[in-house]
Amino acid sequence: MPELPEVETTCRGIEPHIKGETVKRVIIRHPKLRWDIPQQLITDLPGLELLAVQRRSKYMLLKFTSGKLLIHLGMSGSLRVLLQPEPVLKHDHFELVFTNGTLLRLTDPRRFGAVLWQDAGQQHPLLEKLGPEPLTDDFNVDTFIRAASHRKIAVKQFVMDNKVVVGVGNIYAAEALFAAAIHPETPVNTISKQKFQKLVEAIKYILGAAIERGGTTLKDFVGGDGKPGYFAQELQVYGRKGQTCNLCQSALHEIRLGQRSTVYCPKCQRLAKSVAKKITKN
DNA sequence: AAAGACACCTGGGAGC
DNA sequence: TGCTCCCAGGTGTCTT
Repeated sequence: MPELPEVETTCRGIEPHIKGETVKRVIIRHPKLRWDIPQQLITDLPGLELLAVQRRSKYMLLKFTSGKLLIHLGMSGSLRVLLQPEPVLKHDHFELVFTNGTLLRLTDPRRFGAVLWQDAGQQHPLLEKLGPEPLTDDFNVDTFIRAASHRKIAVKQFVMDNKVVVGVGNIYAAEALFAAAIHPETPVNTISKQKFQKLVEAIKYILGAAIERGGTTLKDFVGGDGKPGYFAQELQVYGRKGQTCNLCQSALHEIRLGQRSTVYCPKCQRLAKSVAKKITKN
C-alpha cells in the first residue's frame, strides 16, 4: 500500500495528535508481523513521553527519550489516530494508548509491516544500509550516476533499490520514468547524464506532488487522520495498462520487471534501437 | 559484487 | 453461487 508519500502523509497526520503525549498502555494483539513485535514494549513504553514523529525511508520513527519505535507499513498497513475508541477489527494488531485517551492503531491485513525498537544512540540494522532520501540534496545526479556505475540492471529496478535512493516504490518508479521519458527496461549504464538529471528531477517532483495531495489512494489507504489521498487521479501510467497515453494517445503497455508489473508508454518512453536489440537478444 | 528468485500473508477480482 | 487462480502499494534473504 504505502510508498513514501503515504508514509509522510501518515506522519504528518498523526504527529499533532500524539506529540507531547505520554504512553499509558501498549497493546499487542497479533505479534507476528514481518518480525515479532518485541514484547518488552508492553512494560518499557508506558510512562514515556512521545517527543516527535520522524521518518526515514518508509519507516516511521516515534521518538522517546530512551529510543525510537520503528513502524513500517509493509504492503497493506495503515496507522490511524483515534480520538475515541472504535471497535477492534480483525487486522488491528498493535496499539499505543496515551494518557489523554488518544489511540494510535496499526492495521495491517497482510502483516508485511513491522514494529521494532531502536535504543537511543543506536542504529537499527534495517536502517543502516539505506540510501539517500529522495527529497534532500543528498540525492542528486552525481550520487545517482555513481551508484549506476558497474551496473546494468533495468532502470526501474535501479530506482526501486533502497541503496540507491529510498522511498521510490512501484507506483512512483513507473510515474517518474514516464515523466522523464525513459523506458523502464533501459540498462542504467546506457543512460546519459542529461537523462539521469531528468529522472532525478522527476522523482523529486512526483514524490513532492504526491505528498501535497496526501498520497495515492488505491483500495483503502487513509492517512493518519483517516482521510484518503488524491494523487491516484493524477497517475499517468501506473494501473493504466491498455488505456491511452495522456500525451500521445498510444495504448500503454505492461511488462514485468523483477516480478512487478510495469506500465509505460511505448512511444513516449522509447528504447534506443541498439539497446532494444541487446535486450531482446537475451 | 550484482542480479534474480523466493519468501512472508491476506483479500479481492477474474474466470470458469 | 462457489471454487481456483492470480495479483497487489515492500523488502530482507538466499541462490546463482
